[in-house]
Amino acid sequence: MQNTLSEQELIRRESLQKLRELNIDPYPAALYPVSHLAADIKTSYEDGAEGFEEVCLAGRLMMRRIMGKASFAELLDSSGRIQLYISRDDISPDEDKSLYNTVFKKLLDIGDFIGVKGFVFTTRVGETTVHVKELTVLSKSIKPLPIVKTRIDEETGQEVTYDAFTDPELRYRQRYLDLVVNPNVKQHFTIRSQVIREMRKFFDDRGWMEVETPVLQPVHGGAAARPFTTHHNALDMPLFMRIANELYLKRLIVGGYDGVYEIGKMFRNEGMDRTHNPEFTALEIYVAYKDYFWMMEMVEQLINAICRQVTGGENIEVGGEQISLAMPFRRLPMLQGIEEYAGVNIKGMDIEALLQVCQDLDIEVDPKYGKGKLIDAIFAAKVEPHLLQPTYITDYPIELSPLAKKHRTEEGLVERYELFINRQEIANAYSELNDPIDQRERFEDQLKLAAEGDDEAMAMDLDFVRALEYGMPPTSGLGIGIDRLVMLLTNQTSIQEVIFFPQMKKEVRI
RNA sequence: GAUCGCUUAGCUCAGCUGGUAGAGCAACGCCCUUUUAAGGCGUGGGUCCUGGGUUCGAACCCCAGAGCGAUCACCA
Repeated sequence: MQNTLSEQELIRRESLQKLRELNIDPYPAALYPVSHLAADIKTSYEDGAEGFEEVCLAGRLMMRRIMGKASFAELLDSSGRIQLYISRDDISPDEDKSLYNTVFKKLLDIGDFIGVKGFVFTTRVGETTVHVKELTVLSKSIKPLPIVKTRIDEETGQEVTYDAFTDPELRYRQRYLDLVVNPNVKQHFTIRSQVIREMRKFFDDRGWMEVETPVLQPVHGGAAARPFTTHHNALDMPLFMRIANELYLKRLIVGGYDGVYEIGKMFRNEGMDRTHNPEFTALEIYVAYKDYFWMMEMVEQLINAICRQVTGGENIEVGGEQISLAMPFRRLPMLQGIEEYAGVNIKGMDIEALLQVCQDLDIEVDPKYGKGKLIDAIFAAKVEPHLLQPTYITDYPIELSPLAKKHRTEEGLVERYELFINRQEIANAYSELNDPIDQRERFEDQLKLAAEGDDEAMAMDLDFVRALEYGMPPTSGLGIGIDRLVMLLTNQTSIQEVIFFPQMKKEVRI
């Protein structure tokens, strides 16, 4: 807390005290019987309509226009703003006019929560308005809100915003203010919620079960990333915050479930930027007796359904470009993509040849890279930038995919795809590796990489191998980054815009 | 992690070659019963991000640091 209060904060504290002196509790305990939301009144009220003779609303007082014995004000509730008409003799019908003259005009401030009862009418100017008969203080605000005003420009018809609250640091650190003051921000989070709801419905309708698996794991596996580490005191053992939940979900398939999915937080101790937050939300789903071709059809149905639910159509606009999410999505094997966009056929090349290709194409790589990472580097540099429209990139190098099944016909590749939309990876799926001996060898290869200094290599998970030894049916698995999908559907370029409280450095002084 | 940029009133921002800080909105006071970023008149409000330095004098120049943003690298 700052030890010096601003003039405005001092004034609000004085107002708080004066309310108490008038026997008005600025923080009353009793429930307030809200009957209507601002948005519902604005959409359904017409002049003379029935059912609006007595309404009761609550929210923040956002603006006052005082004109002597009558005033207009704006109330902001969870649905939006509505205008209030408050006249002195209506809310203070007796001799004592202090509720209007003192409480409303002097002691209330922008940001205070109030409750109003009254009837709805339309003003001369055509604004749907609540004529207030009763005013109640519900909660006093003692810190001034940023004031954002908007006006419709008469010439252009465009909405003009004044004093917008735009500083990203303040918006993210004090998201509550961002939400109060910038109405569009709520829209991103509404869509986020819809996306997740639609996803659950899609899976539940097909009979797959939502499950929960450990966030604290003794062995971190299922992805290539650096974990957060922690320590359990009673067990005196190190634990890792999960970077993925893949290996636990597959254990459940071993246990006999046909389909399991989890939507939850993953944690990766890596860099942060406009597409990375240390904790992010992922969907993972595993379905028995399926393969990655089946999973391509499932994913395009899922994404298409979510898009239609959220936007009402199959097309989205991202950064000024049109993207069609109509089915089916294009399928492009990775090596074929490299041939198409980089003009090189790298099939069967060894490390030397791949290094030469990188040099020829002016792609910077670490000389310690193995085959897989070299191919990935070429792909990222030459193919990814072209993947605006939804595209399944299929058949990845085996070195990059220690949990995916070997390709049924192609040597050195696995049955894996990544779905790219707007040049970003949105989904990642395999025909899951269920051969326990192959899996053990793949882990051993990862251990070698770790020994060579790859700090993202996977650790051996002996219990997972043991589970596979008991037998896992052929299974297809999928992961989708929810935050990225929401960014796509809300046309946002920063992950911070779709996460309520993005990670930030410690605030120096509050 | 690297490079560049930003940080001034509650909010959005001015502030010239260094001369002792300003506007609009918000706040406070007065006027005003259907207004529309209401209007009119008046008043107050500042750790100029922090810490050093140069100078008679620093919001401004120099050094160090912090936070945020953009680009790049790694990753979803």
